[in-house]
Amino acid sequence: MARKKQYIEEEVIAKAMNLFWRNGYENTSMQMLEKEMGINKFSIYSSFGNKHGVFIASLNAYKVKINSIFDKFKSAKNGVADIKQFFYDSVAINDEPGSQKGCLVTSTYNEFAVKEDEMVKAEMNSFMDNLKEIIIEKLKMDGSKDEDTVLKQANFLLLAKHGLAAASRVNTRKEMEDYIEMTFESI
Amino acid sequence: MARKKQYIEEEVIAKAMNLFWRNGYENTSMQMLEKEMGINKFSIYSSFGNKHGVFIASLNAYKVKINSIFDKFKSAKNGVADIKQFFYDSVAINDEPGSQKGCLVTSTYNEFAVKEDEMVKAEMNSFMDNLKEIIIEKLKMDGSKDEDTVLKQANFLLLAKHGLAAASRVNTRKEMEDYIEMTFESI
DNA sequence: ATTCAATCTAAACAATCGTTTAGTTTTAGG
DNA sequence: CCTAAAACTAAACGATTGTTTAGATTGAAT
Repeated sequence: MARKKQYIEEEVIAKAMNLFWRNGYENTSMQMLEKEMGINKFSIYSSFGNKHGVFIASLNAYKVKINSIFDKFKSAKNGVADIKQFFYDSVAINDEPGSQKGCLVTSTYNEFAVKEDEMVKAEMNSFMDNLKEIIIEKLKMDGSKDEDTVLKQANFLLLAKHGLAAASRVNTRKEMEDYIEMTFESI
Repeated sequence: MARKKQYIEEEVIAKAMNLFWRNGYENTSMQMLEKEMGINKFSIYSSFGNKHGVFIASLNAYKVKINSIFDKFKSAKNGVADIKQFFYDSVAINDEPGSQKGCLVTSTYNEFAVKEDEMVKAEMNSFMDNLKEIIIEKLKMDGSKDEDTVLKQANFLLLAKHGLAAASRVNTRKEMEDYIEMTFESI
């Protein structure tokens, strides 16, 4: 009936994701996206609607990317040790070839904190809430902890994870790992 | 000989600082600065050169603003307790009237991590290095700690402070304080 | 082979970015 | 009071933002 697309949406979104991951939303322009994705603006708009659509698709691609770590974390059964392993896995991503520094979710969470974009905010909040629930679940595996302690420790770890992701943009792997070790000394 | 300035540079920079503190560098436009500072673009440029100049002046104003906390921290003589107090003082700033969320230095550190602006980067690095030295000094007051432990703990605390500042944009005061308490349990 | 809708290229859109400039108003010194 | 230099207003600058559109090209179905 008509011409075929000369690109695969998953492939070009993976490249867009890397750009957003490195530069954030506002500091990534359509011109940069055009160059990095390797397709024309028209194609970007016909596939994803607008810049915001490209970003949402990139966030989803990022979630898929980190899904293996997340699944491993969810299905683990050792309690606190699983959380620690999750932290290690999270910083290890940054050293994979082609990876950017930091965490797209955390960066987005920070960048959109002062914006009025309920869609992105809701997405980030659900992600954080989900992570918190898993952490609570693992903490409870140790038994012998009262509810207050569990919640306090969960908040602590969630914030530590947040800080770890933010700092991983500028700190070294070694510093990250030292940080993780000391974080879990108080759990 | 000529007309007098109808504004005080310190006053308008204080307003610019609040804007950068809230929105970051790129997400603050000259138009926003014009409105917030209450003076014309011409006046902004004649006083501070360009947008970058306004930002540098804002960073300096921020340093002055947090100087009282910093001086108190430097001159304290109790060791680890001083660091903890410094953390508490740092989060307390955010609840002062007219204050913005988070920390301008940390936000700037993160935003400029992927930029090529050696001037701002050098300024941020010197700030962080300075903070680290003070932390090391306080840690050594306790005596009985070997050099390696001190450095490891200093890195941990610096990263914790970084994370605390990043998270304070989206977390509550209570969560911050719980986090501080647990952070110092492992020191 | 012809048709026609989908995909491409490339140019242009209005709006905004940071910056400059021309022209008016103010004000202290001679 | 007049002069001249500094500070003001407001408009415009070229470049870039995100977005749209006109026209050429492609390719499966008739």
